[in-house]
Amino acid sequence: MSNCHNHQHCIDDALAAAQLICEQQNAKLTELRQQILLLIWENHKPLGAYTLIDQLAEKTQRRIAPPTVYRTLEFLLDLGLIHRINSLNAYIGCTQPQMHQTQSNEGAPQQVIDKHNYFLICRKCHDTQEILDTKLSKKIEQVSQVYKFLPQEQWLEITGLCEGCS
Amino acid sequence: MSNCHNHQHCIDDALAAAQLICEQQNAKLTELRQQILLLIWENHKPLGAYTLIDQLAEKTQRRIAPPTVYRTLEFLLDLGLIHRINSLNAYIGCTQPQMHQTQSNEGAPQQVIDKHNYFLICRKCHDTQEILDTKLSKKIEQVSQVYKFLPQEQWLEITGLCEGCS
DNA sequence: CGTATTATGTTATATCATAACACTGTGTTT
DNA sequence: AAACACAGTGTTATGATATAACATAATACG
Repeated sequence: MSNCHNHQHCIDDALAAAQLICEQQNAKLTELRQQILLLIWENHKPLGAYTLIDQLAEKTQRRIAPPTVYRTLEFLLDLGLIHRINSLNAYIGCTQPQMHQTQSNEGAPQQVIDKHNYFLICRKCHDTQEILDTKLSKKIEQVSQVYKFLPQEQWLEITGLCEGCS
Repeated sequence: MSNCHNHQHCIDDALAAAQLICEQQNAKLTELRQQILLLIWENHKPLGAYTLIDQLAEKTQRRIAPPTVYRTLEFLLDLGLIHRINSLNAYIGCTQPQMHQTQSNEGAPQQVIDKHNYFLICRKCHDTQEILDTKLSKKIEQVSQVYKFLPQEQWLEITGLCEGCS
């Protein structure tokens, strides 16, 4: 939340972006999927799957089972609308979903996309900030090349103290 | 294993380094801890906690319970002798444990060390290569500074295809 | 020796995730 | 409209990973 002054604005933007991307990708943003994405954005920090179930139950009086959330999360992950924070087993909204899309070039040989998940995670307040830094990406790509490695997905998770907490 | 021609040599080195570091840190490398570390190095790829239990049971006819492995893993992690691969819930030997130690300067204010865990993980053969690259570390540090973030531990996990598999 | 401390054992349970199969709704073909 | 295919969701059961809490054993140390 630290650098998101108008929080409602974040949420609205995120949902609008999701709408758009779903249309582009010919995917359906069903009510459930919207609800989950909304919850993730409302919390604005990494959220576990079971927390999502609980919060959804509170909000809508219906409790979905684990496979249902996980399917929904997978859908959102695939579209690049959320990220998984591996060190927390948790999920967070993606601030730049456009950047994380799979460019499916119709019939072209299924291009494997190198997804980036770079985060600064505060141990105290749990504020989690997505890093978007082209030079860093380039550097990592370079290093991969040195090792003759073909990257398909990357996670960089830095835990520590954010500005406010240090 | 790709770039470890003499595998036995790796193992011996790792155990010797462990001995040394334990002495330096005034920590006890008990039989159990040695056995677990040895198993990790013999496999030479990321290993889950329960796999370790199974393998240890096969080798020594005694089956330790989960809390016991996890405690042992924690010990080895703290000393920087192994790393955790978050995207796999698995553990792997550290190739440069000297680099990953906490410098406890006797009485000095407990210095928080910024541990690095950088890996290239092949999706096909599961060969997992530790990256040691000062420039990359510096770059990541720089980026953290831009965000006014104080890093305490970092994980970079790149999945994809290694040289042999691509 | 007795006591404190560290290491390990034991039991139970929390937490995270998926397999397998059933049902429902929507759009399409005929 | 009936028949069908398919995507989305529901349901039950279970697998996989990890930890809490307390008991016992081994070791260090005054």
